[in-house]
Amino acid sequence: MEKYKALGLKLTPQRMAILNYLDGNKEHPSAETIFKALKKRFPTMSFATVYNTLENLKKIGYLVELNLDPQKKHFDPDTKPHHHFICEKCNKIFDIYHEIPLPISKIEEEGFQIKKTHIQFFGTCPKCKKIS
Amino acid sequence: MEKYKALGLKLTPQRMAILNYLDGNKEHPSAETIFKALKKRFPTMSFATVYNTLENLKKIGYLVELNLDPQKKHFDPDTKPHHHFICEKCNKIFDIYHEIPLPISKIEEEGFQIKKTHIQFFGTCPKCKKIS
DNA sequence: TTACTTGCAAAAGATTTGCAAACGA
DNA sequence: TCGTTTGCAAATCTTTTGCAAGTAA
Repeated sequence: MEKYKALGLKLTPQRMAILNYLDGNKEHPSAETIFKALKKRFPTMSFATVYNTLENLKKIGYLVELNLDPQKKHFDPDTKPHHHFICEKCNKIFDIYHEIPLPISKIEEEGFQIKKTHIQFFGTCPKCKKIS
Repeated sequence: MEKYKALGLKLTPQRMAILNYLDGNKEHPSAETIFKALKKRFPTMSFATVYNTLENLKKIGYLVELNLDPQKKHFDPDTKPHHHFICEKCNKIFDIYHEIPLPISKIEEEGFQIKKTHIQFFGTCPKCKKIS
């Protein structure tokens, strides 16, 4: 909230609702999911506001945009570096918190400057594995 | 080509043009890039055919769909496992061929079944690093 | 010949934008 | 009050789809 104000951004009920919805959320929701969830309590809430707010939150580093699903963007309020597992059966996204050593220096020797790394694991999640 | 026929798919001039365009291509083109490049030689080529063909090529394992750019899909005819570096300045996609050991077994112990992994590196490419 | 493909245009789905009215500071 | 934000609708962009006409085998 303070970060928001520090940027000269106003703290509106809609923004607080979105912040609340995302706080501690491990579901990696899409804009649509967020919109639908909040539409109930804020019947006039519009997509524009959701996208606008998500964009602002991304800018101030409050959330990360995930590019795991070719269909739509997902959002993750957990900004600590971690990786993701995408279940090809149920399409759910899971957090992978293992610290995984990567040969950054080897790649940087080739002239690349690495700011961020992200590992995508694809496969079947524990629940779907049991069912099949 | 044989794979195409083996699937009961016809080898049309459009499909051959797309196969030719992709063969050895390291540019990770998008559907639009492919379409525009081929439109010159095949003025009647349509987006539908490009998407249709890319979908077929994906199914027979001739190419891989890359999900690196939130704006659009990119396609990679190199189906050997490798990773990618995305330059945040010029947005070009580079191949990273290092074999990188990942703690698959640790994650699988948690019940996940991993079929594929892909590492995304974000940062500045050698060329853009020099300029800035 | 015949089933698969193409090309067109329209549709669909996600995201963005313009702008007047509403509102937080 | 004043500048930012909201909500609506329209616009945009990528990708998909329906279907009649065309074509590889």
